[in-house]
Amino acid sequence: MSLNVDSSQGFTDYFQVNKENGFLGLIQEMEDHHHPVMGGFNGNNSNNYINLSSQNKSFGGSENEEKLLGKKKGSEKKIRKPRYAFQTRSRVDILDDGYRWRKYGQKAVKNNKFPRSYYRCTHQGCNVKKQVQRLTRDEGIVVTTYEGMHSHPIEKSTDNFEHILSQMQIYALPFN
DNA sequence: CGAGTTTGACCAGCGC
DNA sequence: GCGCTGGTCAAACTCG
Repeated sequence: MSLNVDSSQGFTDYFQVNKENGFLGLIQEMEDHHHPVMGGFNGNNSNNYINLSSQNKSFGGSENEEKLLGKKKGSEKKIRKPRYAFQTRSRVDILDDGYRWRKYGQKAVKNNKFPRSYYRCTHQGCNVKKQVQRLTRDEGIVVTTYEGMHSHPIEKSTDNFEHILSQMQIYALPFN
């Protein structure tokens, strides 16, 4: 999708419900236990709630993004980057946040009839990832989970979206 | 032709 | 050790 002034309409489409309760929550994933990020959602997602799990040892902003998963870095333990999940009420799966993403995978997840999609930021050197998943319980809700931080400016000029995004960052920042 | 998507295979971690 | 599950890779494919 594109975010020109013209198409900013589709955009408000994403967020219009925000005024009410479109923005349903933000969580930081717990990671010591293999804790599925969605786990907390299924049970208790009533409307406006913000569920924050705390955790986090080092935040690998851009450093060990390399390959924590693979067998890289002999000395490196297994440091998982924290992930930030947004629940958004939207009919569209792909919330365009101004960055350009390349899809690199899609998996069916257990207890969920909708697949989860995996995206990576296409900006060179930026390894930010996100996954997008719709909840079975309430298919009006889309959960977007971000992993890592962008080390580059936004790639689209999205006048008023930038504003919205900056507001989202207000929520996200305290957990960095 | 390049950038992005699709999709099955592969791999690693975890619980049993 | 085995099987399940989530996450990633990569070749083939699509689309502008």
